[in-house]
Amino acid sequence: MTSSEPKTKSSSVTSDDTDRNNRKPPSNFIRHLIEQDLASGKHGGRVQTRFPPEPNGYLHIGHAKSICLNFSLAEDYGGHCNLRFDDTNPAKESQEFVDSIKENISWLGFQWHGEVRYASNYFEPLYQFALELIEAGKAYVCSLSPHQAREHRGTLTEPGIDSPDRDRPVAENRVMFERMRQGEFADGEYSLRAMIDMASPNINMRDPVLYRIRHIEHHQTGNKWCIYPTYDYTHCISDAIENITHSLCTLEFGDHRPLYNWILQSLGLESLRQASDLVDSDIQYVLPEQTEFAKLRINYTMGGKRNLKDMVETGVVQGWDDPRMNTLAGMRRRGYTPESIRNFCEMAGVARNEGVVDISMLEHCIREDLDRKAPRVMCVLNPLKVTLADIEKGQVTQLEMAAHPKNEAMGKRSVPFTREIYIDRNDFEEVPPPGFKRLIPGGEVRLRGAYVVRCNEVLKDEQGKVVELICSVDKDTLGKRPEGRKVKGVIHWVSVSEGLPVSVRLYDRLFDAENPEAKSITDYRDCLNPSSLVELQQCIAEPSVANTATAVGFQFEREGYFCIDQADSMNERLVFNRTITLRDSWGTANK
RNA sequence: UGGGGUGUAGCCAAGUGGUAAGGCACAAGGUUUUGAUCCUUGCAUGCGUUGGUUCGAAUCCAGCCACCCCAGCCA
Repeated sequence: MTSSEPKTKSSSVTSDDTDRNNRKPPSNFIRHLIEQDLASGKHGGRVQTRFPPEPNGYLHIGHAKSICLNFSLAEDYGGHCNLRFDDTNPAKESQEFVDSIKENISWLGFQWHGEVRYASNYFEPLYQFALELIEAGKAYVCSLSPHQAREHRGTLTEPGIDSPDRDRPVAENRVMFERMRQGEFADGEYSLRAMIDMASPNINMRDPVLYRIRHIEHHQTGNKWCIYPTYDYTHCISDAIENITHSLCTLEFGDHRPLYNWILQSLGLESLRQASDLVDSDIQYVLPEQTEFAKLRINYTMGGKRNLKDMVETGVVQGWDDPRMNTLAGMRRRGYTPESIRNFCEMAGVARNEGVVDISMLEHCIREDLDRKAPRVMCVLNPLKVTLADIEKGQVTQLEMAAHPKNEAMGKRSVPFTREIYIDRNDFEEVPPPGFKRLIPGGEVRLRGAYVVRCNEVLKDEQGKVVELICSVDKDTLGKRPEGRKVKGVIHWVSVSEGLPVSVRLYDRLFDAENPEAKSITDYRDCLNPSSLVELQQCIAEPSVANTATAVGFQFEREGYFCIDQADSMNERLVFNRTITLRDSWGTANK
């Protein structure tokens, strides 16, 4: 995978940037909130956001929504967006994921503010703050095992009961917590808990665990620590340290907001300010506020990280970057452009309603972007040989064709025309259905960019399979209409001798079911689309594809948008991935 | 049956008391040497539901219904 820096955008996308700048982003409740806060001067007029992934997997399209939201908001309101790895659970995390996440964000075209942050950067201040909570009588070391703690927690409808260690004296808590850090205890033997309310109707407030013991190496801090802070404890303080103003997260964290606020208020504004990036500044220091929005869900896909991981590990797909995966790595390999994904996220919107976006919206976005950017080229997917009887053997004529029908700036290409060519088998029918306007016996069709031809003879093998067509050429139709008749059909073609043999992978949606993760489906494997990948080895492309290999993608005329698979394209043979088909009113009308 | 959320067209989504934006999808026309693109037109007498307040309600109030999330020392 080659990396693409956000700074070095190709010049061909300048018009997109203009479009982007001219387009007013759709209004949503978070923008309203920020505008209100800006108007009231709540955060000293600042907007500071952050994207806080846990490095425990690859980023997918759902993350893209959060990335676009956080980075765009910061940009639009003159603020900054940090990248912060929420790396508090080393058992599940790794450097591999850190690297891929950074790469994906850059590829999307976003630039985080300053250095990459890690929650693990704050382990020491986090520890000191825990000591403060202990001193304030707001946290205690608990000896309950995870199992016992669960029993003490109560249920959704019944209150929990206090830990026997809730009354442990402050001095003892301090010593015990220090001993936890020193590694004197085994995993799970003790934990540090906030002292809130075991009878709270909000289970997150029933003395949540702040620190747990894990004798395990961390990808950033090595073996320096054997106690690790939990998400709830870490996230709010990390936000406070980084002076985040608007801490955006998904809906399921709504129940955690009271805890987020409890921790920050318990520590106090001044104490947090002392640890924050703003400690030496006169900028007004204000506590961050959490706001929740609905996750992005798309039908015919799975969003769960667990399931994505499972697909990779059990070989359902060929890796995190399999072009059928809705990971950013997979979509990139499939041929999705950053602009199309960003536009999609904007189009789908931000709200608190848990909707499911139709995948056709995503498909629309990539078609729209590629229609503008992709040079046109011809490639025959299922070759059928055609001999043009009135063209001389061995003669090669270079026909000049536009690279793009509407954008002359994209230039021209030479397409060799010869006596023997290939057309697609689907473009010929002996017994055509009503409305068919391609080639039929005795009928005429336009060869795209070339002549009108007539099919005079159909050659078959012993099994009755059509193996070759003999056609005549109307030589007075190059660049002009035929005299006295109309020829409606236009088909694509490639020279037999000059064409380039290539492989083409036709990708389709991975699942047949609208929601592969629905409760009614016991195993997502039961609704896999058996033809999500069809590999064609016998395709023939016009030779110019070899010189244009740097293009974002190609349109194979009348077929769809394709990109070169960088991983599998050997020098002697190119492999193309189909990003998306063209819209096809003929195909859909005939189903 | 505790707590937290959400209900506007097939889907996403604006709307914040003055008479239902926009996009996707779909349908019908037009242009076209891609059955593509592009253009034009159509697509909610009604905003989960029942009442109430008001000259006026998707917007305010009350009740009801449906769906989602929470009992990790995961995030």
